Amino acid sequence: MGRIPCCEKENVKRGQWTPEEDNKLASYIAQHGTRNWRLIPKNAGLQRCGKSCRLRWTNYLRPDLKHGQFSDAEEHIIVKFHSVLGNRWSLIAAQLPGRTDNDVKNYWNTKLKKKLSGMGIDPVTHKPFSHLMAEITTTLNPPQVSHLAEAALGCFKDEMLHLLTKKRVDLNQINFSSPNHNHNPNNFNQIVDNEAGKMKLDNGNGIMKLWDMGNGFSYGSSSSSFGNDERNEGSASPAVAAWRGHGGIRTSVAETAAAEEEERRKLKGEVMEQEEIGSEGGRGDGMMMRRQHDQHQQHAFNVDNDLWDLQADDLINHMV
DNA sequence: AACGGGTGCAACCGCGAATCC
DNA sequence: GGGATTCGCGGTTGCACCCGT
Repeated sequence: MGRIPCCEKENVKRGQWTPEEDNKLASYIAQHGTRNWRLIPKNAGLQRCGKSCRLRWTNYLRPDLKHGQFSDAEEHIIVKFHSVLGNRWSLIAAQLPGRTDNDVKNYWNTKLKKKLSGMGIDPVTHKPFSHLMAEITTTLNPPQVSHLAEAALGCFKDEMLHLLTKKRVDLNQINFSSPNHNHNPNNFNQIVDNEAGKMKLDNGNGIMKLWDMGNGFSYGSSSSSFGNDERNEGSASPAVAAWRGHGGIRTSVAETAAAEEEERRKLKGEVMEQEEIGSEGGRGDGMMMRRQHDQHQQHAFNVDNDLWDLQADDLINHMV
């Protein structure tokens, strides 16, 4: 027995909603609420299936929705929570008043994923690519590692060339095809440190913060904006800087991974606990969110590049 | 002006969970 | 308890718009 379709496919309109349809749906829901989506289109005089009506309402028509651009703060929260929760868009969206899971998902897929990749950070694991390379070397045979390392270095080569050109480093001194460089991913760290002008983006503690390359949290914002290299003249390419800041400075990759894993477990536990407790607050107050966010913003991507140091207070909405 | 590729967003699809009866 | 129905979620698709050529 196959799955029963949510509605008859015939006599059901699909595609873009017209303003008239929006009006009909919105006014019907204002009067009768959202109980029984299957009956809503029929009663509201719409040639749509219930599911389509539900999506239109939840993703677009709901009066509490925000429709503008994502702010830096919202972007920050998405990255933070995605690093812990993965693609659980509804949970992430619950932390952003007025945003839907669809909004968050679209924003991640069209913008944030690329941003992180551009920073040399794997958007799936939130680890630097160099970090992943190091992990790979511990699990693969040397010939496999060799091929992978070569491929990865190819990917980074453009970024490196750009960086080195800016700092007027003699490119001839770097042989990307040298076995000394491309067979050990840790050497990529070394290449950057040794050849790229020793650009330690120091925050005063000797360690650069991933998100602190400007005034406060700033990747993607007007103050730093990686992706616009013109605004980063005189410093390391943000991609490399972020990548180095995130993982390259730790003395041991394994140590970093262990610490991150521990933090990740901690936060995940907190989040899951809240999910179990259930929703009490619904969508939170925007001002409150902003205030709490500001309090923690400086810690969210911390000195030691701990992406996972979310505190329980960061959860402005209990997970439903 | 026409075309093509890239991008962003709305909408759809299918599955599993939750709820109803 | 179990089948039917509804709902929610994440992945994917389609399309309008923009921009460079």
